[in-house]
Amino acid sequence: MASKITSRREDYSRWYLDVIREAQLAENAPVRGCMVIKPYGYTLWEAVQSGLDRRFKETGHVNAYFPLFIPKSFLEKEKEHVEGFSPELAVVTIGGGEELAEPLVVRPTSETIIGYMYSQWVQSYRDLPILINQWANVVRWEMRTRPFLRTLEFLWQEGHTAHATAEEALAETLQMLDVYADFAIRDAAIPVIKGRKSEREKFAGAVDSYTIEAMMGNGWALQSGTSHFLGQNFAKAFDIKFLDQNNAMQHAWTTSWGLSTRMVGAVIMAHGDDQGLRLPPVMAPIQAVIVPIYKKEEERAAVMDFARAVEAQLKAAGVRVHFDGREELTPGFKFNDWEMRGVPVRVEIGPKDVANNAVVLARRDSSREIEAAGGPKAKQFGVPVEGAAAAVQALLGEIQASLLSQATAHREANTHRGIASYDQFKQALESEGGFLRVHWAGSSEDEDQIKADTKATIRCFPFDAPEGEGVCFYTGQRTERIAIFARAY
RNA sequence: CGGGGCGUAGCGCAGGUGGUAGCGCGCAUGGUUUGGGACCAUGAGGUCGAAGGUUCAAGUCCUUUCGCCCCGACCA
Repeated sequence: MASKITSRREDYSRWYLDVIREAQLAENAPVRGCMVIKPYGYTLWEAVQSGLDRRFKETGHVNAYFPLFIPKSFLEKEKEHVEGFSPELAVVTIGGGEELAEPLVVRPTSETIIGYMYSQWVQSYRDLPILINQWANVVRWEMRTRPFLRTLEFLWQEGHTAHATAEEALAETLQMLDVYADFAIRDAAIPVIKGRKSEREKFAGAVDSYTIEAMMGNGWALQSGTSHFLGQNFAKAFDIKFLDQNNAMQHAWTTSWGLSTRMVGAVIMAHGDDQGLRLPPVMAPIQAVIVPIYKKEEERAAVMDFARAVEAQLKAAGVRVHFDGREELTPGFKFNDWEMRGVPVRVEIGPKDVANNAVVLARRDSSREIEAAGGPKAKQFGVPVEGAAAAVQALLGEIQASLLSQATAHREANTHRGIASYDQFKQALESEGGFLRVHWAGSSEDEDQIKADTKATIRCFPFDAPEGEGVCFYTGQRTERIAIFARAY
């Protein structure tokens, strides 16, 4: 019974690919760098969508849809934007067999076409703010791809707002960062650090970019969502102008913010273990799986009836439950199968349980080893059937909290502080990896040099920085600024 | 775009010196099994990535070509 999943220690990158395959989340498509998201993986994406969409609407946003094709000239109107995106554009030059008068780019992001439309929609301060989100696919012709983390085509949402004042646009930018962080922490159980991007890492065309950064199982960082304050850059490029209360013509202030299918990759890498996926109950497509167990044919009917009644009880209580009635597989196989696929709670029901009028509950976030080390009980035997749904719900809540605290503990254990020199920095990165939380007074060129030397980049300048003044490990200057460096996907 | 590797059954692979294609898993059927990845029997499944060439004969040798994977540079 050799594992079908490479251990994380042996090869993290292969582990990631193995988990995606074995959990049936996605497969490579015939086209390089593209993936097919399979139903189980897509259901996870739907959990991202519903978790975010609810929050967007609660904060006053509405959904709309803008086209896939953008006139090439649009991309060229904002200088930094075109420089940032032109190397990775897919361009359509032929349509219906005819050469096009103007090539169309497949959107890499929609600031330009939405900016164009906003310019037509905005005349007065009374037309603002515009608070629109769209769920869409985008294409960026990346050199190197990985399922969910970086694919040529990916799914995301992109919010685009326009405001009358800088203050309001900035407040919107930060509000949406909070929305992302709230989703990541409460739904995905991934602790994230909110912060501002460095000049080098910010979005092409933004004044400032803000990010939520998460730590993956191997200590690398993953930018999991970004919110951009675009200032008046795009408003000027696309002529989004309005008359204010004093009859003066003003350019609008815009924002954009996006979160993609990459979040599914974040869930895999933040929580997964050597057995496979571990899904946070809030997002799990299946929260509890029922595995009926019987030896003899005489036992079968009794076990099935009992198990179906438990299924009905869980369903009625609002638990997303799946009944694994596959006849051709043994219970042992099913246990492993559902563990690989990350189902938080397994309900085992056999003849002994029927006799006791009870069920067995197994939790995915524990194991015999973890239990032996003082962790939660991996399996609870003899849970009375009358209270099964309540017991499962309580367990789901515990698992949600436990995944978040495990991920937080992992991040803290792999965050290095008090680094005083570049040598120490390099040594910490080499031996331990993880986040390097340092005082930073360097320039963009210094950042480039560090990236060239170590592959580590500034993930963000965290908002929450209680350290106070200290000495920059690189320049030796005194500074209050804290930067988090890490290797990143 | 640089550096490696690989294209043979659904998947993973084997097929010295050329001789008409095989193994494991999976799949189908039947039977025995089922509380931590069951077993037996029978069976189905192949234009060997593509195109040219050498040869009586090519998975194997030669040429060309297409594609994919992994590691870098680039990026959400």
